Amino acid sequence: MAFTASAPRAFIQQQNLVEQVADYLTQAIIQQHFLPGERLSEVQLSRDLGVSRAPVREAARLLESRGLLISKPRRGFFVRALNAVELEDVFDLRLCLERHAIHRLVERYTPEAKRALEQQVDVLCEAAESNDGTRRIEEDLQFHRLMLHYAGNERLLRAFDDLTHELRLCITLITKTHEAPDTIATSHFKLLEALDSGSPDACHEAIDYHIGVARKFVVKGVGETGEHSDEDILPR
Amino acid sequence: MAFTASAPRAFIQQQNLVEQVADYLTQAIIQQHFLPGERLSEVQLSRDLGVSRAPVREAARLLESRGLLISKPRRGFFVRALNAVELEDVFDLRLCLERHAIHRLVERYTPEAKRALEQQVDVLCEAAESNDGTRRIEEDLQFHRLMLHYAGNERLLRAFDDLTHELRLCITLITKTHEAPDTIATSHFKLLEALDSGSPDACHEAIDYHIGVARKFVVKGVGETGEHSDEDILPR
DNA sequence: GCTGGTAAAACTGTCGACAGTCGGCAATCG
DNA sequence: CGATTGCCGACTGTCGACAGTTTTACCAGC
Repeated sequence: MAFTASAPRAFIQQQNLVEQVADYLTQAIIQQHFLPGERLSEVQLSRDLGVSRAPVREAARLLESRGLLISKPRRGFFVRALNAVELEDVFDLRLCLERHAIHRLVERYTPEAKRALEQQVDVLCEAAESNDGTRRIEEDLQFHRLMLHYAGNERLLRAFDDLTHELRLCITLITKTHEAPDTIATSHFKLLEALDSGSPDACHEAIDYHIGVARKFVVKGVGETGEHSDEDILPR
Repeated sequence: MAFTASAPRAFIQQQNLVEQVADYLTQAIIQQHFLPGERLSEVQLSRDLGVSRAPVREAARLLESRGLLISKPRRGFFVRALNAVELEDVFDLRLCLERHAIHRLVERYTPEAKRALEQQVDVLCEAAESNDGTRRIEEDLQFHRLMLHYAGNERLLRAFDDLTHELRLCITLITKTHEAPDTIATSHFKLLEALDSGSPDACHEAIDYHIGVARKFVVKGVGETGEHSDEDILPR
C-alpha cells in the first residue's frame, strides 16, 4: 500500500511564512551566502525578508533541528560549521543507514522498485552531463532516497533525510570540482547490478564502494580548502 | 581528548521557558497525561502554564522535530500516535544504529569504555530491582547511549537520541508489565562479554539478540493493548 | 428525525512592542 | 602602560493583540 504516495517532494504550495523563510535560509546557507560560523540576526533577517521575527525564529529552530544552524542561548543563531571529524561521522552514519537499507531492499526487490531506481539513474545520468551542480546532487540524493524508501522503513528514510541536510551543507560547499559524469553513472549502475544479483554480500560491497568514493571525494575537498581545522563550531 | 566532558547532561540551570515547556510537554506525553492523537491547544497550554503562546509554539516545534508531536497547518499540534508498523520501523532503525555502533566499538574498546559500561550495568541492575519503571528505562537507555558514545561517532549518537524520544513514547506506554530484573542483567552482560571477546560476529549476535528481546517485548505489549491498529496518525 | 446551510466561537498565523541580558567600549585606577 | 569597572548599544526572550481560517453550534427546511 501507499505506493502512489511514494517519494513525496512537497508539491503543496507552502503558504506559511515559516517554510518560506526556512527555504530561503537553507538556500542561502548552501549557496554560501552566509558563511559557516556567521551569526544571523533575527531583526536583520526579518527586515530583509519583510516579515516579523516570529516566523524567522521558528524557521531558525527548524534549521537547528536539521543541523544547519546552532543556537546559543541569548546569543542567537549561527551557521553550522563542520570540521573534518564531523564530516567523517556524517559519512559513517550514511554508510550505516544505507548498508541496512540495501540489505532490506535486496530482500524485497520488487519490479516496481527496480523500475523506479533504473529510471532515476537515467535521470541522474542526464543531470550529470549538465552543468547544474545543484541538480546533479539533488538527483543523486533522490536515487538514494528511493533506495531507502523501497527498503520499506519510513523511519530509516527520515533519518537519512535528516542527514541529507548536513550532506548538502558540505557537498555543495565543496563540489566545484565535479565528479566525472561516467563515474557517477557506473557507480550507480553497480548498485543496480548488485541488487539484481540478489546477493546481500554483493550489495554490501557495492554500497561500501559507492559511499567510499563519495566520502573520499568530499573529504579530499575539505582537505584542499583547509578550513575548519580541528575546533568544533566556530561561535566562541 | 574531551573525555572529561563526556556524556554531558546540561548542568546549567535552564531558565528559558521554551525548554521548561518542552520538558513539561514531554513528561505529560510520556506519562499519558495527553493521549495519543489528542489535540493540543496553544492558548489552553499557555493559560495553564502561565506563559505566552510564543514559548509554547517553539517548544511544540521542538517536540515535533523529535517526533513526539505532529503539526497540521492551521490545525495545530497533535500528540504522535505510533502504529505497529511504525513501531517495527523504530526498532529496525535502532538495530541498524546499534549494530554499526558495536562494530565500531569493538575495534576501539578502551579500558575506560569497558569500565564505564560495566559501571553503568551495575547502576542498571540496581535500578532494575527498584519499582521505578521510568528510572529503569532511563538507565537502560543510558547504557546504550554510552555504547554509542564510545563508538566514537557523535552524529551516530545524535541519531540514536532522536530515536530515543520515540522509543520512550511507546516503551513507557507499554511497560507496566515489567521485564524481569535478571533478564535485563544477563541481557546486558552478554553485550559486555561479546565486547570482551573482541569478536565482531559475537557482538553482532549479541546486539541482535538484545534488541530482538526488547522489540518482542514492546511489540507484544502493543498487540495486547490492541490500540493503534493500522491507520497512521490519528488526527482527523 | 435528519440534512443542509449559516453564523458565532475558537484557534492559529503573524505582528509590533517591552524588558532583561550580553558584548563591546571607554574611562578610571593601580 | 595595563587591568578593571561601569556604561551604552544591540539583541534575544517574552508578551499581548489583530486578522484570517477552521470548527462547532444552531436553526430552517425536507
